[in-house]
Amino acid sequence: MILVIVGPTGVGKTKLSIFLAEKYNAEIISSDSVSIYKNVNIGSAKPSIEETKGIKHHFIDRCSLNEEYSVYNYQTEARKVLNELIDKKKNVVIVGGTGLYIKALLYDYRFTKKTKEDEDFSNFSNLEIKNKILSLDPNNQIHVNNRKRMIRFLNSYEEKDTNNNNINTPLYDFITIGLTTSRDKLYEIINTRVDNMIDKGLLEEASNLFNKGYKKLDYIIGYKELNKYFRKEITYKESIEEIKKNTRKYSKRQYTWFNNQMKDIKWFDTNFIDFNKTIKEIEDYLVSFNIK
RNA sequence: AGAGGUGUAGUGUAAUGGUAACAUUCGGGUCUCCAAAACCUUAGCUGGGAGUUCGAUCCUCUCCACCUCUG
Repeated sequence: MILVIVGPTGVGKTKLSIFLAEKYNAEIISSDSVSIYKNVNIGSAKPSIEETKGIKHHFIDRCSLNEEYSVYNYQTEARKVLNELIDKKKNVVIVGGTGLYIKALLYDYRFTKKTKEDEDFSNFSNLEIKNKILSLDPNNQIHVNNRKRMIRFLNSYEEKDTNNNNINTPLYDFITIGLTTSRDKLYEIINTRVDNMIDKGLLEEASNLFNKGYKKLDYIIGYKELNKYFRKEITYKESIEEIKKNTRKYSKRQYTWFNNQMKDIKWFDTNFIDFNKTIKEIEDYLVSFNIK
């Protein structure tokens, strides 16, 4: 049995996944592009050792912050782990907020294999790059301003898999559960969660990592804003507000992804006062699939 | 209470006696490897009233709100 748990940040996915993994004697595969890195513990809201209740968690602390790790690596490794667990007839709970990682793992999503060095486009304007693309692919839809995507396209064009039209075809049998809540409630939770992270020592954690100079941190919410504070670009208070704001925006994008890129999600409202009620609803739902 | 100043989008700021702008927030969206990323996009404003004027956000008066100083 493969159970997939999705939803925006802060709704209680981790808690639910551990409960269900314990109940169904499953191992957990995390689909989170940040907690896959070591040392970003508080800011990525990783479960503590006590919280994991001894359940095997894959892809948490998988690599170090100076390693390059992409969705392609994740897809390769996570499928391997997943296949092994299936062979062992082990139940699996896949949980995470990174939609692309989940989709790449479970659907027929194909990435191109790198065979040559990346070309340098720094001397080209966005429009010039776009025109290059159009000469190869007249119907290309990548927006002119999306330089990163355009360059990525050109650097992978030759190896492109032309049969890659199956990104919505699932490769496994799985049940997808979404946890959600009202927008207002979610924003409230995000705001207090950031404050809690600070209480738990996020500032110190971020400061230690900042001093080691990991570039990756400038891409991670909670660290990139504090880095700006450490560089004296903004005040401490401003950095906290930015963390909250960026987390809210992130959660919004997660909704967009899960609503539009993944089908067949059964959504449940999180009951924050009595989480057991949420769990009960989900258990009842799973019974309808003969999962007990 | 008196004197002065300021009122433009949720916020921060432009501009003009003739179609009110930029950033940002909010909302919506895109997605084949930095995805907690990158990018796109809808909407929204001249404090209220009166006057001058063909036409006022701009000039005048008044009310209201806020700020500073004096008491």
